[in-house]
Amino acid sequence: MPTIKDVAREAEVSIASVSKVLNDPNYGSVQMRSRVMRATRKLGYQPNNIARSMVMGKTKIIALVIPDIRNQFFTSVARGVEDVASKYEYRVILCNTDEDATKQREYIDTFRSKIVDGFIISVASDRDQYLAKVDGQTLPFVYIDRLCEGISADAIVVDNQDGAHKAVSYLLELGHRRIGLVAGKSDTLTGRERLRGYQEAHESVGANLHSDLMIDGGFTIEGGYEATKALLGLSQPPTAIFIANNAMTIGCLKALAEAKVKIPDEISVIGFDDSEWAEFFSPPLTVVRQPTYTMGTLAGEILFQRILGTAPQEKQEIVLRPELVVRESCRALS
Amino acid sequence: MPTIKDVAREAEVSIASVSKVLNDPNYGSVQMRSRVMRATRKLGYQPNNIARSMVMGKTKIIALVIPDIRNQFFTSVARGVEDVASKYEYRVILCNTDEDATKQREYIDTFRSKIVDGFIISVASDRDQYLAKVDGQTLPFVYIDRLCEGISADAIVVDNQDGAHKAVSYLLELGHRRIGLVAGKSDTLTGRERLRGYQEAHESVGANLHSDLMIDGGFTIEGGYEATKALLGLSQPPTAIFIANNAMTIGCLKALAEAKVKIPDEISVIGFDDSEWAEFFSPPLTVVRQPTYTMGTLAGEILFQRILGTAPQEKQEIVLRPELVVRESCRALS
DNA sequence: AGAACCCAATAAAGCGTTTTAGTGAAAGGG
DNA sequence: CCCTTTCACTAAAACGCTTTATTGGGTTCT
Repeated sequence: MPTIKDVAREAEVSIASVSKVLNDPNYGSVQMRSRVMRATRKLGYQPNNIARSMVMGKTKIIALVIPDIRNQFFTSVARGVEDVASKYEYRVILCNTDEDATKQREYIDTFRSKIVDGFIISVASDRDQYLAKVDGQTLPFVYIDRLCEGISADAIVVDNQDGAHKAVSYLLELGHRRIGLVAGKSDTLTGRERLRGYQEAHESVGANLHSDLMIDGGFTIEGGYEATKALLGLSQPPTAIFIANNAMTIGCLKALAEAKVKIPDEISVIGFDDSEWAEFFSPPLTVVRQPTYTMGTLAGEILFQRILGTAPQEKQEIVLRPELVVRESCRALS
Repeated sequence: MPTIKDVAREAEVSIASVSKVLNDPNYGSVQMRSRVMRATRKLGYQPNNIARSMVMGKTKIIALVIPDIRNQFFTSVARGVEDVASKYEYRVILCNTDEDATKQREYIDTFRSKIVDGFIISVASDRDQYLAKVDGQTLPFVYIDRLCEGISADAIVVDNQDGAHKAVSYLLELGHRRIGLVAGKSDTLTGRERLRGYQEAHESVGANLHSDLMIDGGFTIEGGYEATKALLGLSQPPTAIFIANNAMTIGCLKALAEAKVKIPDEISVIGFDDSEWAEFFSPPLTVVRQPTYTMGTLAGEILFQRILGTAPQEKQEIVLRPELVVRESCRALS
């Protein structure tokens, strides 16, 4: 691989001149510019970005830390992040934590070693305070979807309580009084907020809460599957189920299919998070939709404001509103 | 951020000693080791990986270049790649090309600037020969799923022709003679091989091919949707459809739902690529399954063989066999 | 004509590591 | 007792760039 030195020799100019010309098309005399350009082309020279990063103190790379890219919520977010990163000529490193605080720590450590200019994170657990190690001034980061309450940073979140409230209120309006909840991880704010929305929807219409109807599915497919089986096995099973994320919805649907419970005739179902197939599933699934791609782009934009230093001093928290998409998986109880 | 210099001063040793101790726990005297370790902890020192990369000539980063992470096939592959990268203490940069050769070129250019130690690529189009620019010796890469025939490198592929053959043969055995094909991009080997499998299955039982039944869906959701609508609008519509990838399957299913065509009673459907929801879709979808996650891990392992120099001289091509998963979306024609 | 500028071009410093070559002291060998 | 090894440790070079300070020649101004 040719270096800038080789180009300088070939063009018979100094190293400094090559650098200047390459970074500023208007630098120097016409002859020198053309000599440098010709040499660059001839040698197929490509500047070494590592060397450049070292002197500039920027790598033009950011990281995205999420539980699992296979969760469609996060793949959509990731795509949004990558798109704005591309716009700024940045690349993005993908980090799957599998909800594991240890893996998350490892990733954070590598970031502290100057490998990225900033990162976007959906925390595995808000009980882990390791994030405090990164000084937000030096290495900016922004929360997406889930955050650590003690550690301040910009955040893009969804009003989870509102989303859950909308879903459960809808079910209550349809006359359901035994509504199962396949809940999310209780060590995430997201999980707790959706639980809170479920409870508060009941309270606001004076409906009773049954603790046996609320089961933690841990935000995973398997968890959703097991929780649904448990719900179905109850002596008095629910007439409707609200599932707190899309991974668990898949598990839930699988359990319902296995048990041959018909939707919506025998049970009504609402999932949190839309997906491409929900629309033409039979029956089409009623869901709470989050603006996933937009969350990714917004998080990206804010992060770049921080990186480029154009962000205001105080941290911003953007709260997006989820939307209830009514399709055909719920029926009124007569 | 403290540098190695600060640690050296704090520990009252030389810079070189700090470096040695940090990279070799057995170096030097016990006193010096403990002095260095204490200073490191006290200052919260984290080595600067950029500086290290510069001298070592390795960044410990690889890239994954794919059309779109939102395609479940690629999200599963990506997860496999990330998992083996983690094992080797590498990070992975995610690059979406949107099937766009220009975007792909931009990514390749940034790789040539030493930012990654190697990459895994599913080419956007095999008509683009830009890949030839990266000298496989200097910057190793491995193909996944799709490759450029002119440019040699390790490859992990699926026997696409065989997969398509299995699906279409099954349909033919069930008595179908008008089988629609929602085909993939003709400028990818993958797309052409699946088409070839479709044709060859017909030929092997002496069935006629109807050119009006083969429509290019470009591997996208919209393409699949449009192709299916076109198929349905034929004066003599097909009794079965074989769809050459999962994105197009979603579009196809959407078109069928809109047209209220019942599966499998009015039309039989087989998709290429399994997905989490296919199993409990109603009806459960018969599909050709590819070992996506495994493809990712294999590609990763081979790439690391190259990076670490443990790979054999000659390029390896691993061909995996897809599998027909029969569920309930096809019926026999009486 | 001399002072004051401006512009092209460059030498050299610096970014934070690893590594090579080397120093000095202690240990081992004849 | 001198010569050779071994060991702990270090100074300095190198990695490939960007940038700062500087030189030297040509203009412009007074």
